[in-house]
Amino acid sequence: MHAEFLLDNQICFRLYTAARLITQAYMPMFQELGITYPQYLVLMVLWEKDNQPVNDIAHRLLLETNTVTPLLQRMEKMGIVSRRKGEQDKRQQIVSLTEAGKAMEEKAFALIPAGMTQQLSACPLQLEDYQHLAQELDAIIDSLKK
Amino acid sequence: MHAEFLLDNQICFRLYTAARLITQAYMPMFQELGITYPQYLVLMVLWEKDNQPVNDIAHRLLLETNTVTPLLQRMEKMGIVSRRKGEQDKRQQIVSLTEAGKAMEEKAFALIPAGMTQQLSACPLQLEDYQHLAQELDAIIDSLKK
DNA sequence: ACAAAATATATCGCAAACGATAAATTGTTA
DNA sequence: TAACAATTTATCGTTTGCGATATATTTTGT
Repeated sequence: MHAEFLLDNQICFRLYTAARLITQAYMPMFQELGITYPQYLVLMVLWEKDNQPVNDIAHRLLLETNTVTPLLQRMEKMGIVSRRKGEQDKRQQIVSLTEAGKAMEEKAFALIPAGMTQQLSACPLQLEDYQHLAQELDAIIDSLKK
Repeated sequence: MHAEFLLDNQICFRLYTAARLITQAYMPMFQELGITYPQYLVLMVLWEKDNQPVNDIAHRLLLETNTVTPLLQRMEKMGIVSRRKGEQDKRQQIVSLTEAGKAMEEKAFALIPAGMTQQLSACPLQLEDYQHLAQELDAIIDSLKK
């Protein structure tokens, strides 16, 4: 009974599990870099565009600032980002990459794509499947974000 | 530079975000029930088959016991599951639904499917898209789980 | 200009996740 | 059978997520 209710039928459980497992698959590379996955996300945002306020980083990652602020505090303590008050708006904290944070980009680029290709080598999906998957995930994300 | 490296191109970020947002979309219904999403997953496992050891529940959810054990302790304190030592294997803890845990199934069935349909009403995906998505996620999960 | 509303960030508490480790029990093997 | 290995669960420490709340600053409305 309640067939649409069974665990196997649920998209949510699959998303939850796939996200956990793929984050785990990244972990050996992150350990090499000495960071975590959410910290890597912040770095990617800053590699794209440096010197951003906390809010912009959080919006880019669809996270709340009460998640991002402690994350940035840890990253500051690690010496990969720095924070300073905004000059025009003193409420803001502008987050910048340190030299160590900038240097990490090349190292990550050497490790991550190759590592993920290897981690997913057993996965039968082709390039077009991943593109299709990305579109479907974007549709879900777009319809759920505020 | 490093185009395959940009946030927008990454399947992992999409999985991470979609999982977070869809879990958030479930949250109003879980609040109604007084549980969390991982607790709901445990309940679904037990609704399918009651009286299971911790290990079986963890395996079903592809989680470690050091995640599931504290979860079960909280659920026991809430009165929705009970735990007792295994009789043939005294290392095991057999987890069972209480009456309150069993009663929650009908309430969940009244809330969750309708609620999720409503939450995802703005999502343009059709039934076949969700089925396709499920297949792709299963391929990723299968290739990453040990 | 001044009070009120909005905004940006920080802090607190709680519940996951997960690595590492420990303790109890069972299985294996010499 | 006695030592050793494997299994099952629990505990500890750290990092996320997120709701609720607080504080500082800016914007808005009158």
